[in-house]
Amino acid sequence: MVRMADVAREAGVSVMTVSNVLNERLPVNEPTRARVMAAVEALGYEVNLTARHLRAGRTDTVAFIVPSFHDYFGEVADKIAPLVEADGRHLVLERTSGSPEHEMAALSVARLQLYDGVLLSVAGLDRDQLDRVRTSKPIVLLGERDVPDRFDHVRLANAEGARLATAHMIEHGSRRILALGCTFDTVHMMTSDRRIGWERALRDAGLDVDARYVVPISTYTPAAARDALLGVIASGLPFDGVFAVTDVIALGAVAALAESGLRVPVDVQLAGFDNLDMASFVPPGLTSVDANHEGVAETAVGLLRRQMAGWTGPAEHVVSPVRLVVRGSTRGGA
Amino acid sequence: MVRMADVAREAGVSVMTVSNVLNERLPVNEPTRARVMAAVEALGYEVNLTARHLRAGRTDTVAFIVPSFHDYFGEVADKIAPLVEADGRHLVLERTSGSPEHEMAALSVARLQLYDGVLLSVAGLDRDQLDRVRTSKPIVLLGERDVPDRFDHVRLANAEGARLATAHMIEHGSRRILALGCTFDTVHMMTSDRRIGWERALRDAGLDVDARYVVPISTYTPAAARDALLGVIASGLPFDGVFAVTDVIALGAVAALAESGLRVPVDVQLAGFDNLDMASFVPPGLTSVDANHEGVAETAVGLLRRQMAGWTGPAEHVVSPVRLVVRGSTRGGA
DNA sequence: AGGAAACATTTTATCGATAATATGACGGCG
DNA sequence: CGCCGTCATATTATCGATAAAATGTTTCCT
Repeated sequence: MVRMADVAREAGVSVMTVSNVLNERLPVNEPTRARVMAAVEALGYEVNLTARHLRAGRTDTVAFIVPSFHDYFGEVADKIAPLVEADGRHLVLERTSGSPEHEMAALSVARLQLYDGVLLSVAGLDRDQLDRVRTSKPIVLLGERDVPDRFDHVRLANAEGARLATAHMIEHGSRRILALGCTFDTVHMMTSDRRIGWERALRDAGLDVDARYVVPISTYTPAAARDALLGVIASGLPFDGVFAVTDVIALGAVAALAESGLRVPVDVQLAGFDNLDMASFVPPGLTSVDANHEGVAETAVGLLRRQMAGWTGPAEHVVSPVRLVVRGSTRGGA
Repeated sequence: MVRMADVAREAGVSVMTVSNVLNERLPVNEPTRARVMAAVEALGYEVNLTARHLRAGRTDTVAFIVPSFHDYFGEVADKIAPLVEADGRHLVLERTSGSPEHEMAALSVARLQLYDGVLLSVAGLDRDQLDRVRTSKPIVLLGERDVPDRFDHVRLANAEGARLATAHMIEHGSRRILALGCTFDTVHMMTSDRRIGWERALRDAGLDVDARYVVPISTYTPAAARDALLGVIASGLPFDGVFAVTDVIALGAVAALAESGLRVPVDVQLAGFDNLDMASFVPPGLTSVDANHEGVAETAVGLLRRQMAGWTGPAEHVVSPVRLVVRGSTRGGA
């Protein structure tokens, strides 16, 4: 391992001069600078980031902590990365599996030290647990759960998105619309907020809200969604529309409908949420609530940047607006 | 910031005793141990991982460096994470955008210091560039490019997978099969290796290899794939099968075929590569070459683990076997 | 009872950098 | 010609932990 001291010896200067050359902190005379650079080249020296971090208290790294690496979070992470890199910092992803323990561990003093700032996609922690986190590290929370006021937070207009999607299907003739993957939870979370929007659309149209049309699923995978919807079909419960709580769930629904010989959108209209990349490509094109990943990424990184720059004003709670992207899976589409 | 020294003072012992209690390195008498633990609790002490890293030379962290966070790499990362965590280490993901510069930077001395080991999914670097990397850090390379012998490397049986998929479509009646997203590159890379398998299947069946049936695409996105295939259709080039170089490409193909009124698998059979989660759910079910993500993850982590344990024997070059998963997009399927 | 072995705890040195301060050389000015 | 300010570089202290060696205490055996 080549250390700064080795470079200093080779160049016949002190360690601080090497440091000053490399970090451009104090000015260094050109001939000296050149000698140092030559020594750096000759020895192939590179700074020890750990030592720098320990001394300087800065890592130039931001962490994005997600429940899982794929689908939604992978897409958002790809939007966040360039924004973080634009400030000359690195982005790393860590995974929690969505478990409260892992999320809490990620927010532990020990782990937070490793980063200049943290973006956390909250899936498992509730408001009370988050309130126990005491830290002055820049942190921005993302996700649909309730969080303490003192944290910057970015969430989506869940109910409004669900309402838009459901109202759109009603407008085009659906009368019995499933809320696939939704729940009746009372705390704020994605699955219940979106159910509320679904209810609102039904009520606005003067339709009944029937609890049997809220179909929970065991895990948030297409496979579980497919099974759940096949169960509904087998039960004989009549329906002519499906609002899927996410596009991943909608993908399972697409499969179940296709297997059952139900035509989309003729027999059943289908809409999802998130507008993942795949939504445009799964035939006949998946109508979906666009959550504006890019905008969410910009907002979240902006808030984090503000904190890292030393801002200490009140936290902000942003609700990112949504819009409906109509495609072939509903009758308003092409 | 609470330091070990604060805990030591609180407990009336030396710093080393605190360290010994927390790391269980040297034995500590029970009463002392209890006092230390009480002080740790009282002050809410947590170790400074950076200081530990600097001194102990170990981070307990493994990095998986990928071209992008979504689709294939997200899915593989989710398989790798539990394996790394099983050894008590953390996994972090970093992104290179597939550019050689970023990949080289990730392999720089400075960045490698941050991890106990690195899994790198090579997309941009060629053999010569990789050969310039000089390090003793545990590194395992993944991906379909050629790499220097001295690196552990896991790749897929690309040609064989493509051959299986193509042969399967031939067996079920296709005679003019596009190689969508393939290339005629001469160096080993995914797009050319898979083209070779496609060619082999055609030759084995006594069919012509027509260069017009190899359709390159500008970027590896479904959108570009869709456009490319629409272009082929517009050109009037007759075809009755599509081998898509990846499932992501196949998804674009599905969209293009649906838009053009071509029925899958009646008019055109379609097969992809990677067997992503979505493959089972995109109607009519996507026939795909299963690359055994789980197995690749296990092999790669196994090799890395071996290196981290001190192994210095010759590097291993594993070609992970593949198998064809037949679904509704080809005529052998359900 | 004397001495060595066994054990618990502390001391010292170090990982590799950077912030803050000190030193020394040189030029300008009265 | 001598004093002082300016600029370049060097010294010192420190970030927070751990490895290795040193110290001190107890135990046990003959």
